[in-house]
This record gives sequence, structure tokens and C-alpha cells, in this order.
Amino acid sequence: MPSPFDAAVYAIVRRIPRGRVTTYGDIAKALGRRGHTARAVGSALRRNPDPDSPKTRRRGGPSAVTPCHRVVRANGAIGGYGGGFEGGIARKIALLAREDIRVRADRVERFKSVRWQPAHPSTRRQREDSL
DNA sequence: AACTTGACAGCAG
DNA sequence: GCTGCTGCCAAGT
Repeated sequence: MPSPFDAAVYAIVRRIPRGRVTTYGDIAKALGRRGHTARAVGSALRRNPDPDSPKTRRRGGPSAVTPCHRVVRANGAIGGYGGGFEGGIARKIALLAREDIRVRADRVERFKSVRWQPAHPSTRRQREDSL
């Protein structure tokens, strides 16, 4: 059973549209936390119970999984994936490529334009998706 | 209960 | 661009 914190993180990750990415820090902000929280977000994703693997992927269902590969670093760097085992990052890159997001020299190309930001708690407006 | 570690961020040099 | 430091955290030892 994921902790409330983890569950909150997953809930946000599941809202990331296909073909877009967000950052650990953006998620932390959306949770109304600051400081070291971005690290905690990474820790939560590391425990992701439902990654976008062939086994867990649902056909047709939009975000039935927790697409943690769509979470990268604030500076556009790819970030981590899986326990950090060799090949984990490669999988993340492959999953992103499948959504037309290219990674070059450890950086997401056109990062600014594919970046998606969840709504900040103090902001009631929900038109976050078009940004 | 203290201390360490981690899929991080922002700001200063 | 980069490197180094500190930061309203959460889990694991």
C-alpha cells in the first residue's frame, strides 16, 4: 500500500499527458512542498507500483499506469529510472522516444515546449494542460 | 531517536 | 554552460 505521499505523487504523474514531461520539482510544488521534497518525489517514483511495462500497460486506457518515464529533471536532464540498474535509463529513453520525445546528450530536446506543469495548490485554475 | 541516503532544485560563484 | 552548497522531505539503518 503506497503511503499518502506516494499516492499523491502517483496521482499527479498519471495526469501527465502523453508526449509531455514534467519535473520532480514541479510535482513537489504541486504538493505544496519545497526544499528537499523533489528528492522525496524521486524516492516515491522509485517505488512505483505500476510502471509502464508491457505487462502493466492497458490497451485503450489513457493513463491506467503511472508513467514515471515522463518525469525528468528541472534542467532537462533525463534523471533516473528503475533502481538505477544499467539499462534502466535506456528504457526510459525508449519509452519517451515512443512518444516523440527525443533525448540528446542526456537532455530532453525542446524541453521547454514539451514541459507540462501540474496546477499549484494555491491556484484553483485547472487549465494546466494547454501550457 | 539520530543519522544517512536519494530517480532533486535553486542560487551563488 | 559548469560546479558546489544548502534546502519547510521521506525512507531506510
